[in-house]
Amino acid sequence: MKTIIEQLSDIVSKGFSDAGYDSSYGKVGISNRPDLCEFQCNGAMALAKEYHKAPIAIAQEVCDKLAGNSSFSQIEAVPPGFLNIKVSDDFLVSFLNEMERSDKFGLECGSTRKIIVDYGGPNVAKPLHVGHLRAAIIGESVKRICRYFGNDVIGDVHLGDWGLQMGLIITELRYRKPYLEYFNDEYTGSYSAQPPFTLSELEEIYPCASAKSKEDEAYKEEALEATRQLQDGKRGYRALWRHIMEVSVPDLKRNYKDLNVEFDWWKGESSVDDLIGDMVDDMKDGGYAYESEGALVVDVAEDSDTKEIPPCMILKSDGAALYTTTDLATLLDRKKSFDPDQVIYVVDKRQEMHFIQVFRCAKKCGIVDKDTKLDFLGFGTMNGKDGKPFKTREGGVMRLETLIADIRETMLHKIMENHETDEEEARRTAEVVALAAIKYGDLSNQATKDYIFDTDKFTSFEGNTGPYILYTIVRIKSILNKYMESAGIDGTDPAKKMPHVIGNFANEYEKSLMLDLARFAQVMNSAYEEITPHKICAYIYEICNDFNRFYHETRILTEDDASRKDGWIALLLLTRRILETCIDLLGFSAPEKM
RNA sequence: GUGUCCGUAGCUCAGCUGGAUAGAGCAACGGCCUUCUAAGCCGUGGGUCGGGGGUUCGAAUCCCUUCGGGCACACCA
Repeated sequence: MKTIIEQLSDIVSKGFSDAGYDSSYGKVGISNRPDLCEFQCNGAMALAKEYHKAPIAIAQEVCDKLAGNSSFSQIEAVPPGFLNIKVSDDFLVSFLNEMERSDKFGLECGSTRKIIVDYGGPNVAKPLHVGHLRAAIIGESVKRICRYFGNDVIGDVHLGDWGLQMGLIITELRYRKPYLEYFNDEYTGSYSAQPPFTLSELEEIYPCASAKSKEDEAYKEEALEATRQLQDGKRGYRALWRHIMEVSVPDLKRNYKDLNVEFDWWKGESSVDDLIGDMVDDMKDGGYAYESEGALVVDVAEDSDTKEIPPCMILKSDGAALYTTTDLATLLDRKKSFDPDQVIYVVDKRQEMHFIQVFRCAKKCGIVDKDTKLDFLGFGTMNGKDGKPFKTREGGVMRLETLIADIRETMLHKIMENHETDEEEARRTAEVVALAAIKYGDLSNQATKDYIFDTDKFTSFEGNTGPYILYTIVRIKSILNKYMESAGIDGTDPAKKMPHVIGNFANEYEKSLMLDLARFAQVMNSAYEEITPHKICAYIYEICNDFNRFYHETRILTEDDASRKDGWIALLLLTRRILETCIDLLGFSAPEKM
């Protein structure tokens, strides 16, 4: 079905053409003066110059043509040339009832494009830290939004498992345990099935090696050489690499599961290793790649550039691959295995230059089709309350696990303080609410901007927070449960037995809520087209505010007029479904009680 | 240095494809619970939208300039 804005625009556009004007000026928008009207059209002012007429005169002519239209309860021309509109009961209520009956609330979502969302990007052998939080949260939401619109969507974690960090680990391990068969070039037997290290050892080895390489040039050289040899296929190193993966990947999966983040593909840089050789040859044969200062590069500068874009490096001067190489090969792999229409990269915005180079190079060399959309969704830094990158009290990098555990603990305390509940149940509730607190706190900000991660604010039940949203949903559920109890409706297939026809509104509070709900498709379209989950947050926050106002003014369960009461129950059901749909798109859920 | 993003209430943020009186939340203050979760609702105070110019009937929004800040500028990812 058409969105409410489209339907109103159609009507007003006809008013413009009936009055002898170009109908394209009849575009209606949400009012920015809710005290005056619900919708407005500013077309008359834009037309004034063209027709050499006062805008108010044009607005009045259109208004006269539209007067009496049953969709409006009010339409008036207001100086300097606004058309102010309020919709009628019948229009709004029938719109909502059609939404209620329609799949996905009438959202037109027949899109069937193939999309890959590349998010996550964790390095193996390294615990997830807060720097990985945004990619996971935003990417998961983007994936779900794309999928909601009917697209065939793949979420790919794209592990960092092939770069220098692997060489560093191997090098450090060789210093610590030189006797291992992996380091013996003469060794031809099979390698142990057991990894020669534990997860916590591994997590300690990497930062140690990384620190050493920054101080010790020779050490770094060794690590670079080890990286190259690994990529070259050295048996012992490949075996070690598999061990690193065995130990590390299950832990990453566990961490992402705690965030309710699920990847369809667990591919990584290493997955495309065997594509690199041919790809590089093709780039050379095609005349795209050439040698510069010992490295193999492809020019990607364009005339319209406002600054110099350096060439895209394909191979380092030592012949090793680097992240550009694996990113390009990954695009090749994706084309072969899935042939996506669009790839969305949810990555720290500091990597923008890298992706500009990769995208241009991929198009230039025919690694992807010309019409494949390559989108870079760069997100900002997560800062602490001091406005600087988020750190632990000690100034170190905070592990994601620690952050989640802290928030869960905070939520548990708050829940236990406010209600006497069984601790086990409270703990489960706290997990659900904590996730909402973290995700909503992140997603309610524009992804592209830096934001301040304020634990106190995000875990608060007041204001524009995840817990407030959940609280509102729980309130609705509570009323619906009580209604079912009193009406003797049991839990099996309640949807069929509950009233689902929304009646005319009784007051302005109710109408505000209805107008919010009616905007659903409008909001979804813009969140999808602009890739902006924060618009969904703003939307549900408004719904919650308006619902709570309505709730405060209305005694639902004690209403004597049965048809009115049923209408309200239907309205609550729709509100709940929309809110739950939205939070699912954001990547979290609501508990039954809190 | 070049490029790029940002600067909106004490704080955290919306609004930015030009429209009417720039919105929320937090913090501060004052009300509302015999009645569906008060983790709520209602109200009060708080702004030269960094500064300056321009385009326009109309600018927080578009253009230029200036100040302040973040980030990026080929062999780490």
